Amino acid sequence: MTEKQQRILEAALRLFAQEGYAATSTSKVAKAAGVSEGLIFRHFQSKEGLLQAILTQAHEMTRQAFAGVVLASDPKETIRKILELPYTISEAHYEMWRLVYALKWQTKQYDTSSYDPIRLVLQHAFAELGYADPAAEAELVFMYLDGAATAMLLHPPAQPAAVLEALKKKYNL
Amino acid sequence: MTEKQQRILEAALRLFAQEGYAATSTSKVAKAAGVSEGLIFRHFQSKEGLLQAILTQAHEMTRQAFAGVVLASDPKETIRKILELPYTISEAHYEMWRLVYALKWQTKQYDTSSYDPIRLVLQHAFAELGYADPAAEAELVFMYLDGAATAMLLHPPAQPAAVLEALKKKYNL
Amino acid sequence: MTEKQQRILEAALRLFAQEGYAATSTSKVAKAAGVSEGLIFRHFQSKEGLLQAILTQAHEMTRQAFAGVVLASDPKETIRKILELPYTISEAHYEMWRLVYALKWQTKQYDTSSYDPIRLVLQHAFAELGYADPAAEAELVFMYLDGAATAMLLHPPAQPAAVLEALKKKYNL
Amino acid sequence: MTEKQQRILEAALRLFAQEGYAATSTSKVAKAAGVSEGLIFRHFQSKEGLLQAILTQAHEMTRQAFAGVVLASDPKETIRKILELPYTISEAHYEMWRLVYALKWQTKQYDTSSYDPIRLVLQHAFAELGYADPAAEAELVFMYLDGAATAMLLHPPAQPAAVLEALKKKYNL
DNA sequence: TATGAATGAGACTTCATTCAT
DNA sequence: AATGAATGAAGTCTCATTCAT
Repeated sequence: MTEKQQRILEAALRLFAQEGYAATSTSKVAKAAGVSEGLIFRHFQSKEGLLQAILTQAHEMTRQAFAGVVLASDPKETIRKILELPYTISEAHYEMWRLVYALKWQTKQYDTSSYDPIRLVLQHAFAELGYADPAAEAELVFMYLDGAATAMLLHPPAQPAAVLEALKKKYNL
Repeated sequence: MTEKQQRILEAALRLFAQEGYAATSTSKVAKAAGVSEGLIFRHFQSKEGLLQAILTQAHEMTRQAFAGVVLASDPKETIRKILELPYTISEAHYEMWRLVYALKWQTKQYDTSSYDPIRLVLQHAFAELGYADPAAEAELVFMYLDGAATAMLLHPPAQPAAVLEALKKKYNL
Repeated sequence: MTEKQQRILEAALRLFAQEGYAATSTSKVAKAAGVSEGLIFRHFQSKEGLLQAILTQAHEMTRQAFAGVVLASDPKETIRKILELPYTISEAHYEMWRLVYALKWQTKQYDTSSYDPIRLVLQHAFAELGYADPAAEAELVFMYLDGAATAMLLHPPAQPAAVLEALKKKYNL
Repeated sequence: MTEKQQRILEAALRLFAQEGYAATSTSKVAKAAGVSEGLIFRHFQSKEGLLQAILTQAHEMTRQAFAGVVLASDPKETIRKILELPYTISEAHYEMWRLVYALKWQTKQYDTSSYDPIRLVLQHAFAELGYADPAAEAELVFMYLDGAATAMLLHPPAQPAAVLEALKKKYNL
């Protein structure tokens, strides 16, 4: 991966995340990256290929974000870690997450399978704690996670911790 | 509003919602609506104007969806009605909501003010019920609402009622 | 067929014939036709579509050029008319024929079926005249036709009639 | 001439002959030859230079093909040898001839002077045999040659010898 | 009101060529 | 000799928009 390849990826990520994939022209990406437009195609074949290269990085990022969760020792810690996930999005990853969240709404790109491991771990934790309907409870948490992440990404000054506290209380954490 | 104007709006809504605003060309809209491309511009001035016309309808739809909530007599009913909101999205409005949700991620279009009345009513209800931090509690519900609506819109077969039940229990509803 | 469509076809024919299909850019065609480049694609979908539109005209031209031959009453007249074919290419059709001949060498476009009727008529005529191997004789004439047409098209000042005379003598015409 | 130079020439010949000079990119040539694109330019300066290198080989090939003819002792043998020329194209030279024939139709490249010696020898032979118009007779043979070669090159399974026989009879060979 | 021809800017992509290594 | 990153111009094609009818 040459330095210019890296610059292209960074510029594309920023622009795709901020203005949308379709609304961002490859010429804008090239200008922002300080390279010739042709270079984008030499390295990534097509605009779509550029997006895929970014999404591959995103997948790796997701994997790492979830890695910490699975290591939790008891169900309560598992749930707590998962609830805190939206608060652990580092600034460096804001744009990546924004892009992933925005792309959900574009029919062709959507694939939720990366979230399956978390879903399973969560159901298991609720089951251990004796919840009546662990699957429903897990789904509920997922909805909160999605809403919380959305809020963090759209209003970057971020969410007050009070919300998280209120939620933890509901699960006696 | 002539019949052709209506047809344009419907086609545009469907395409904007399914493929994205930027990714939908006016020519595609014209073809889908069965009208000439010129007619779009006679009626709506520009592609942006066409979007605004749709968003005006969306605003009215939102207003109506929220109207029922404010009429609730006691705080518990208020909260219950609000929690149930995502389940009341009628099929006829799916695409409109999809479009609104997708546009959130496009910097220029985002305006949350239509949700302010609900936020206030919700905070008031939690205050009446003696919650320690009504604002945080309201924010929490908002996150759930956003996540639930997202789930309904992206996986149309819809959410099981069990999730809603699990949530209601948490608020003793 | 609007006037500009016609102008595009004429300009494209001239340029494709003189400089080659691949070597002619749609921008050159547009400039030569005095229209915007986009118009080419509105009317003909693609550069390839533009070529096909021209080839459809070429096919019609070929059909007409051959129409006169089939009406001949006796075998000798048939053969004479066919031998004279290269000399009947009107100036107005030079470019069309040049294009057709040039495209023969581009793998994808080649289709000889338009010549089949002539081949059959010719074989029949030679058979009637009692030639030992009418098929071979017809093939021979075809080679001459191809060579003669090539000469006419590549050295426009044209071929001396003496060549044709020498040939006619060989068939006692 | 290094091995890679050779590989470039071979790949270029094949592609230029099959797809056309203008339609073949230097990148395609490099890939087909299994070398880097830069190497083409180090060895041949430009795409045009690469073509010229091939045409130089073609010229040598033509010279050799014609060499045998001029050595013929009597006029009849001369004519016979010339008529047989299209049948002597070796498979190894098909692509070279195809390229030469295809380039005839690209205005800039065409130069017939290599055929002049044959033309003269042929006229001389017909004059010796007492033909009324030796020049016209030679031209006629040239047209046949061109048509026959074209047929051989475009329909590789090749021409039946019967055609050649029919022709030889016309010249009492 | 409605059409569809027409445009010019800009989209994505490919090209021949150069250059540092 | 050889590579492959890099470029700028040019390629085909699409876009939003205008206008005569």
